[in-house]
Parts: sequence; C-alpha cells; structure tokens
Amino acid sequence: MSKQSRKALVWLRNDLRLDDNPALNFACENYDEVFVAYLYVPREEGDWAPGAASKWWLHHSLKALSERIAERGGSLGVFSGDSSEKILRRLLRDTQATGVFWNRRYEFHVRARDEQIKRGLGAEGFEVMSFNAQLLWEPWEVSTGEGKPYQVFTPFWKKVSTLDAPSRPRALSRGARLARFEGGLELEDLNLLPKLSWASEFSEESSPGELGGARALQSFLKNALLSYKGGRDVPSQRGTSRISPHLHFGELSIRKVWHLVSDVEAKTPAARESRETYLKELAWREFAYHILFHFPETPTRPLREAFSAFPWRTSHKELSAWKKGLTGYPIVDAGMRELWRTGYMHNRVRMIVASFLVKDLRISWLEGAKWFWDTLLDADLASNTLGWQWAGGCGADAAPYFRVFNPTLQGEKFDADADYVRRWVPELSRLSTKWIHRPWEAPPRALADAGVMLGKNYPLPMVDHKKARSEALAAFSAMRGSSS
DNA sequence: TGAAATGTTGGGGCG
DNA sequence: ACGCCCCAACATTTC
Repeated sequence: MSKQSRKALVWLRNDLRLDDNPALNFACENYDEVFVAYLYVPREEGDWAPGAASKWWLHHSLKALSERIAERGGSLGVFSGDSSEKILRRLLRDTQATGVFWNRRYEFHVRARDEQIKRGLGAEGFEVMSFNAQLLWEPWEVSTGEGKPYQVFTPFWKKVSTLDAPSRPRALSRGARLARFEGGLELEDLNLLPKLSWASEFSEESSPGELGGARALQSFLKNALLSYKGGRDVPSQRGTSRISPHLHFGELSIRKVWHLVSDVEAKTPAARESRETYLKELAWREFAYHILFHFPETPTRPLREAFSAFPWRTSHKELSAWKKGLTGYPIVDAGMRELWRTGYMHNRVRMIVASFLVKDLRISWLEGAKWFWDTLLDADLASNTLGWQWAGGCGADAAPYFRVFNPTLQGEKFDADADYVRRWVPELSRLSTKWIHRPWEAPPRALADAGVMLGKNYPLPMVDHKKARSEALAAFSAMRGSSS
C-alpha cells in the first residue's frame, strides 16, 4: 500500500524569505508537499494596517518571493479577504493539507487572532505550530530577577548578554521542492501600489526582497560596520546598515545578521566598539518587541501614565508644515523631505524631527508615529512605538522630557558641511556652510547672493526654538504638578 | 542618543 | 613681583 502524500501549508507573514525560515524548514522536513501562502488581511491589524510606504515594499517583496519560490518549482499563493481564518480553512480544504505552520508575530491584535486560529484548527486535528523567525530572544524568555519585564534598556542588554547566543541560521535544504498553488490572486489584485507617482524614487535607494536584503547587509559589513560608532551619526554618509525594512518584512533573518556581525573580525579597539554598538542596536529592536509584547497598549497610549495628562497642542496647520518639511529649520526640513521622497530617514535625523514635533511644536508623539507609519518603508509597530515614546519622554527608558534637541546645533554638529541639507533642501544649497543651518541669522547680502528669500522661497522658522523650549519645559512641569 | 546655565580654574595682560 | 581682572576652557548643575 503506497503511503499517501502528506501536505502542509506554510502561512507567510513578516517572514518573506526562504532562508532560515523555521516554519518553512519544519514543513519541508516533515511533509511531502509544501504549499506557501501569503494572506493580505489588513483589517485584522487593528489600528495599524500597513501604511502606504509599507504597501509599496510589500508588493515588491512578494514579487521577489514569488520568483524565489518559482525557482523551487512552486508558486506563492496570494489571497486576500476579511478573515485570515476563513481563507486558511478554504486553503486547507482545497490543498488537502493536514498541517499549517507559521512564524510568530507580536502585535496584540495579531497575536489574539493567531491564537484563536491555532486553537480552532488544532482542535480539529490539524497539526498547527508556530515558530520564531523574527527575534533573537522571545519577549517572554527575558525577565528581571523578579520575573517582570524590563522597562530600561541597559539592564535588558545586560540580561540578554548572559543568555545563550541565538541559534545559528539554517538554510532551506537544497532539495526542498515547493508546491504549485491554484486559484490565488495576481499580486496586482492586492492594489498595494500608490496611485500617484509618489513612490517613483523609492526604488533608487531600496530593493525589496531577500536578495536585496542580503546585498544591503553585505555592503554594510564590508563598508560601514567597523566605523559604525561615529559613522552612524552623519546623515550625509552611508554609515548605517539600512536593513530595517528587510528585517521588518523578515526578508533577512535576524539570527543571520547577528552571527554575521559577530563573526566580522575587528582588529582595533575602535572597530570592536563599533561592532558592539551595532549589536546593541539590534538589541534595541529586541527591546522594542519586548515592550510591545508586555505593554500591548503602547502604540496608542503612553507607557508612563502621567503623560496622559500632558497638554499636547493641536494644530493641523503646524503638523502639516512639519510633514511637508516647511518648518524653517533646515535639518528638520531636510529629514522630512528625505522621508517623503525616499520612504527612509536617517536615524539621527529621525530623533531631531521627532524632538521638534514633540517639544518645539508640542504636538503629540502619536501624530508623528502615525505619519512615520504611513511614510516609512521600514515602519514597524514595535520600533516606531518605542522610538516615538522615547522622543516624547513618555515611554520605556525615554529621554527625560527636559532633554530638548536644538535643531540648529544638531545640524551644525552632525551635518557640519551641510551636504545633507543641500541635498534635500535645494533652495538653500548655495548658502554658505556658516549660515545654512541658521538662515534667519544670515546677513541679507549672504541670503541674496544665495538666492534665498526667507518667507518666500524658504520659510522663516515657524517657532523660536528658545521660546518653544521654555514653553515645553513649562508644560512639562505643569503636568507633573497636576499629576502628583 | 542634549543644551543652557552656572561654577571653577588658570594663564596672561596690566597697573 | 604682585594682585587684580578678564575670559577662555573646562566642569558641574539645572532644566
């Protein structure tokens, strides 16, 4: 009697890769035929359905993945609807699969959904298993001596440093063949690409997909890792890894990144320090997931309860000027325009523009988080939430509220030759380096020679930083007064 | 992963 | 030679 072919379904989500994909490895090792599906169900993501930039990336990532799967003789099944569970049930019926496997996600709504599906299908006799493809350490595996989650990065870092190193990545076995899916959608049917030409320049800086991720990582390891500590702060240079979207969509395995970085030979103390600093940044990402998992309401609510009473201002006009890069502070405007044009912003500049929104304009960090969510190709709920609550002073291990960035000084310090501002704010490009970060103080002659007409072709500062800073500090102490 | 305000120190100009 | 003042440079405190 011939044994019946055992069929499995692998449900891909933010793990759009074939390499070091635990769910896929498991299915291929234990089943004869493996179907691979992607389900696009934005309404199950709570308030955080993919933003416009994320959708652009997702489209291209799925396309790249389809090609990878085709090389293995299969096809990626793409489906859409209003319930992942309904779609999965249909696929299990159509394919006759008896096992379904996926890699875990950590957002609150998604976890609730996944657990329900796991219970339901498990009770009906399907083999259902989830795996870790996204993190070095599961959020529930890291806790303080008292068994509580961490809220401060440094002790979190110390703790994970004592844990076992993350396991080595495992490639998909050479011979693994994937099955052909019938009846899926065309990628175009998901309507992920923007109607306007907004995203036309994205592909100049970004190449979604597993191979694009591997290239970005290799280039970073070769060119920038060992000078990361200083290089990461200069926005005009390629001193950062720029792998964040690849990590978000799981095109790159975090375990692989960790081990490749750790294995780079660093000959000088400075090089070793750079390597360590980068590993620490990877641990910040873990910390963000740790916080998101243990404090699932933080995407919309401050972790530090007192901040619920903070007197945020509401101004559509000012928020809009910030989004457009028309604040009158060159480094802020450069960052916001880089974001709009490329779907990316250098991390140093992210901190500067965030501080400006939250402290100088006193507009809620949540408005900033929403804008980044819609416009960043690497938008990630854990990192975005941690970053914005850090900037707002209301989150885990946040900057104290009185730590206010001075956009002029930040520009002069980290964009000293103004290459970054000249690139993204071309109307200031002919202004001398001496004045370019503070055009409102430039002598009229210098402005005229550079063709800058403040208030006409480049705005005057929308707020006076010195005044805005002291008002922010006053609002902060008012909040503390009212809550204590 | 700040910046401003305030305090301290020490060298040099000068009477 | 000495004390005084100025102020840059650095350190510390405060927001």
